[in-house]
Amino acid sequence: MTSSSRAPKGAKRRRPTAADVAHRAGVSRATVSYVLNNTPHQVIPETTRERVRAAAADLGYTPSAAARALIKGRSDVALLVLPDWPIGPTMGSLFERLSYALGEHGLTFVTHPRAAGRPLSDVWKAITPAIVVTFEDLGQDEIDKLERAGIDYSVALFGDPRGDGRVMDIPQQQTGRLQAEHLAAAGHRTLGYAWPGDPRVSTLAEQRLNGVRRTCADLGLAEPNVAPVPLTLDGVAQALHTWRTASPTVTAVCAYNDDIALAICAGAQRQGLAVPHDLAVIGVDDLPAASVASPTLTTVRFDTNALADYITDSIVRRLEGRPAAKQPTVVGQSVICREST
Amino acid sequence: MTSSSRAPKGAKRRRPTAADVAHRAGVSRATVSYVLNNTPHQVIPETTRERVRAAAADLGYTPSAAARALIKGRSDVALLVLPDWPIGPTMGSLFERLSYALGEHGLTFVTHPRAAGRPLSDVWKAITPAIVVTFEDLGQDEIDKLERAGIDYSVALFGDPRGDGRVMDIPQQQTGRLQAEHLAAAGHRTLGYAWPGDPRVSTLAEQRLNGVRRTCADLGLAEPNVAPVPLTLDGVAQALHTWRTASPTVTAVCAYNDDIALAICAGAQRQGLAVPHDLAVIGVDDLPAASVASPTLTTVRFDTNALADYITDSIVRRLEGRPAAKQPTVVGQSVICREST
DNA sequence: GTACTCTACTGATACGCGCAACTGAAGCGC
DNA sequence: GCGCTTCAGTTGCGCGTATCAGTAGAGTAC
Repeated sequence: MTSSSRAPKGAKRRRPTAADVAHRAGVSRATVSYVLNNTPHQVIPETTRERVRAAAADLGYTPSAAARALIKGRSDVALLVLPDWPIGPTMGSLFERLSYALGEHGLTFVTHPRAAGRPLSDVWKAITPAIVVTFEDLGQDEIDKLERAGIDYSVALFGDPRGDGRVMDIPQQQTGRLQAEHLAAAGHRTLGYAWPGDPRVSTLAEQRLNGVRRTCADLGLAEPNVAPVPLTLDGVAQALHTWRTASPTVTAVCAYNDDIALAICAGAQRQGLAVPHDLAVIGVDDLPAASVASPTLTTVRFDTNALADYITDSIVRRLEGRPAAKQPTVVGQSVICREST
Repeated sequence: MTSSSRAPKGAKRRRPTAADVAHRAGVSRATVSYVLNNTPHQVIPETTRERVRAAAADLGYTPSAAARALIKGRSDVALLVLPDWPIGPTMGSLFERLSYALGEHGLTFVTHPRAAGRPLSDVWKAITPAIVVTFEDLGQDEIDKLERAGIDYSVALFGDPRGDGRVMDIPQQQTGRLQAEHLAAAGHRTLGYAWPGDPRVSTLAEQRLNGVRRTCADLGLAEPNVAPVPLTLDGVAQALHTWRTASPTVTAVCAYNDDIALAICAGAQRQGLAVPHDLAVIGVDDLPAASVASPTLTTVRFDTNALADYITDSIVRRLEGRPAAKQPTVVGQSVICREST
């Protein structure tokens, strides 16, 4: 009579616990736990199981994540720490799929925009995730700190793979390679590379540029002519000037991303240059604006679903102690060919 | 002798607990708790406090969030459930500031991209946040479920304010108003409204459009000519046709956002129309591409910092049981005037 | 009838922490 | 010497769950 049934008016109705379910089903808390968790090697007849499940459903019982985390030492959360550079729609849909795919494995996916001046450790304190995923590789002592805090694994999405499965092998070089191959196939022999003005993304840009460089070397083209392109009218004009006055003249540009590619297209128009006739441009990301720009923008699109599934697989393998998956040869990305090339 | 001191080689080193700190400092666990939490009304001399703090630092002690959450019934996490529509850089920087500002109040901010087919409740189970923030208003029974799960408060960022502080008063009408006023000030008498093709954002679009409508009425202009603008070449061309053939002809367009505004500019150019001479265009968001497009795009920019601070204040007030803050008259947003108008 | 096994559970403990209640000693007024 | 207060802590409970170790009872073996 002390329990549930209907809390007295005014009093906060407590959420039901396993004990409430046990009481209602006429069994012990242990049995409830065994039934609801399908604990193996426990002999419990189906009738009892039914009774427990019914009681749980009646009460709207939901196990307390906090209590579970307390026992297990970690919660069922996968924490992605966002980088300080702006994330666009591509990342957005990657996260969406990650959320789904990790959910299928019983993990809850959350992201945390890292606030400047706050140590990363403050975040684990509040979440105790099963795994921490970052964009760039954490230093060894950060990883040590994580382990000391009881979080075993961390994974970086981008960075130089270290072979220990700690850094995911997402081939940004491949992105640059696709750009360069596409332009080379269209007959361009002298490529430019539009380097982002934002220094925060230079890690990524470096990798993509390397892909372009290698491809140029492989195909016998000249080194790509790298020019920084800040997102200002002047910045774009300068870069265009660099490419147009180079000798031999740059006839096609690989841009770090679509924002920069679009800026170059617009800048070219301003100077009376025709895209793609005077200058071909290829971006990365397939932003919404890319398909309706004038001219429409050729770009490299990531298969975010495939990417998310690959990342999920890696994460789950880590957590289960299985060896890292063999990297698929090409993590889905492809050239969307439009008017700008 | 059973405890700590140095785990045998091979064994996982357990993370230090308050008991370890207590042992090292030569006090009881309770004292450790009192010292580290600065619990008021506890008389503990500074020397002892120092000893405890030193021991904690030596061991690298970090309190277990799980245990704390278990006692308090909620964690110190503010959970933002992302909408299913794509989020852009504006939201990104809003989140960044939210993370910082909430952090100042001891809350950890995380976002969860909602995965289709998974009930929202699965997420609370795994996080037990102090507060759940959504973009659109949850239904009453979802809110009830939340409360039954022990989470007292939820807040929606956008939606019709209900006066109970449950829905934040972020004036999207104001956005439309600023757009319309800007165009009217430039002498335009017949406005168009570019309605987003994506139905998922219609709640927001509705509010912004209402702002435009009211402003037109206030200023004695005709009703805005609303045309849907899907992000395809055809879609844009159709909308332009609608506006150009209307009588009187539409001379300026308020777009739901910059993506659509840029698409309209590009589409106009394709048809040989001059922007802003034949058609003025104003967007919302100030995307990176807006400042370097051709022509550069006039747009409404949100002051994400001010917005984040307002949201933070509201959340903290809710959690502390203080009344909702008076809505600032204008939550920072302003027109960035460029070439397209 | 005893010894053993198997079924179907239950009891108790531990996880790490916060907090209420208690204690032992010192200080103080008279 | 007594009662009272303040100091400086400690003991112990409870949050909700997972899980190990146990156990009453039924069934079988001989």
